Amino acid sequence: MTFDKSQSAGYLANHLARLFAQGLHERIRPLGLAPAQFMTLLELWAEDGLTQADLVARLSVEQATMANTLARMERDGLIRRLPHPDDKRARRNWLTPKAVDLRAAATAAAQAQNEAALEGLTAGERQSLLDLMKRTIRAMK
Amino acid sequence: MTFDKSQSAGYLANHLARLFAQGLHERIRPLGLAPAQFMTLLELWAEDGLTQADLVARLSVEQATMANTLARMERDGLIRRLPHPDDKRARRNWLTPKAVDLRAAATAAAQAQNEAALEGLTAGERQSLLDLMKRTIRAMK
DNA sequence: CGCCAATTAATAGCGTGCTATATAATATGA
DNA sequence: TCATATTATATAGCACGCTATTAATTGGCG
Repeated sequence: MTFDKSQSAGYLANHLARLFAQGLHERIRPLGLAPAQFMTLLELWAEDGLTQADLVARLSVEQATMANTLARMERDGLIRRLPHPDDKRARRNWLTPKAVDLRAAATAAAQAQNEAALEGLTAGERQSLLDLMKRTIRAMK
Repeated sequence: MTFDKSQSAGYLANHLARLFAQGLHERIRPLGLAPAQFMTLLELWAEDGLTQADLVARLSVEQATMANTLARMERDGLIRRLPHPDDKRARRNWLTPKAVDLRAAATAAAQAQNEAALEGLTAGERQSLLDLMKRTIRAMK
């Protein structure tokens, strides 16, 4: 019994993340959104016109991953990518009115998913989980 | 400020799982393994000759996901898929000697990754994290 | 027995993550 | 200024997760 997956933080984190992603995806699919798009919209709702490099830094995904996500978002009419006035290499990413309008429904869906996941935990336990996950993330970063 | 991603369990779980997967992948890549292959090997090391349906049940992934993972494992010489004697629909998945031999090195790599992730946590905190993740998984399952 | 439902697996199509590489533009420094 | 390094983005190729569909076989039941 060298390795018990039900006692492995990595295994549990993988399973946990898959269940969160599935649940969120189901909830936001009716809005025409997918999880990575929602994550990206969160940043653009907070500050519109960010570059790809800005988003990479804020969301801690690789540049190539973000490039693909932004391409899908443009395809789906969520953003427009306009040339950066000061840097011909860069493009700034701007929300479409459609994407602006999705904010309330999408954040409500995400909150509902978090609530469903944490329903059996006390407020203290929820905070513990968040804190322990943050510390574990920091250790690997 | 309707949604703070650093206080969202779903966002943190996603980030945590990506860092675990990256770290594990780096460690087992020299062995010719990828994370889902390792997860599948864990089950086959415990009990060889399982069917695809058995593995789907034990690892909580979709059937199509497992079908693809097993195809890659066969391609990479980790398993052979032989007809089930009692059921012409099914195939039993058998470890190759190569896969048997990888057990010690691969489980050591996974344990090292878990240790690196949890290094800043006390034993009690580690157990809390595991327990809270398990309860959250159960709530979504 | 013969039909129908359930089961096992494969495949198509897509989203999201990664590494590695290429290209263009910009910044730096001799 | 010019060569070089750095930066911003795109693309290729792959792993792995999902849903939806299909094909073959098996099991049950009238």
